[in-house]
Amino acid sequence: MLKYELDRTFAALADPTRRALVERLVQGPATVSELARPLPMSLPAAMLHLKVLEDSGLVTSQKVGRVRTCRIDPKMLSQAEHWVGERRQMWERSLDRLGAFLDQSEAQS
Amino acid sequence: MLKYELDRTFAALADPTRRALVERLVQGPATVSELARPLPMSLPAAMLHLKVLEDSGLVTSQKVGRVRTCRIDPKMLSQAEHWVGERRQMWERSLDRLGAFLDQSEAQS
DNA sequence: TTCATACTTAAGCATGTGCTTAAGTATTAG
DNA sequence: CTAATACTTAAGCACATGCTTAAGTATGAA
Repeated sequence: MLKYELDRTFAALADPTRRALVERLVQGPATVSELARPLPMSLPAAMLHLKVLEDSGLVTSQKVGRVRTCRIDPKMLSQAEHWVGERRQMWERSLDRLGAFLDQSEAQS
Repeated sequence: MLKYELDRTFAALADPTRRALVERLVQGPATVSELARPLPMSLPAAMLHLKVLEDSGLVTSQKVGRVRTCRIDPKMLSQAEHWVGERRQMWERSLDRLGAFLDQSEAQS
């Protein structure tokens, strides 16, 4: 797991427009136009967001004829979830150790 | 769960310096100097990163005397994990539905 | 061949981010 | 009181981000 991959993945998820695109794409594939239509911005702007998502690895796309179809690639979604989940667990374990230490100190006093 | 909270949380996690700070803080609280010392940058720069983490809600701090102690607040960590995990699940369910649909189509042919 | 569709690229601009050094404030040790 | 410590704020600069409009390319329909 390369660190700069997480940079791009979290950065991609930091934008509400891009989270909306992910939200749409987890339901199934969609074309660029379909994805851009509901967004309150120009088509080129929407495509920049899609490019960020593709560069992050969250989304893949392929062009057939003149239509580009986008879909979720779950790998980076899993990696991001994993990174955050692991840190939350580490935090919990530190708390547990602190609790055990305090219990022990109390027992000795 | 307000959306702009996720904006700030994911943006905070998108930077390797800030992830390193989180990595340190999940082991337990630390002062500003302790956190800044290993970083390859000036103290003011490190403090800007800490400010981003605090504004995102990932970290809290309190000053006693002239020393500010920082610690993880796990709430936003959980929320970020939850958002990503839920979307990954939604994607899996879409795949399942597609599989079921294809099985059914095949059975009818 | 002509036209509409579906993207794609380019240019430009406003704002935000990440860092620097320098100077300042507040607290505590001597 | 004096000085060191631990942060804090300010000013400034380079570069990235998020958008715009305009123009361009490639494909498919008529």
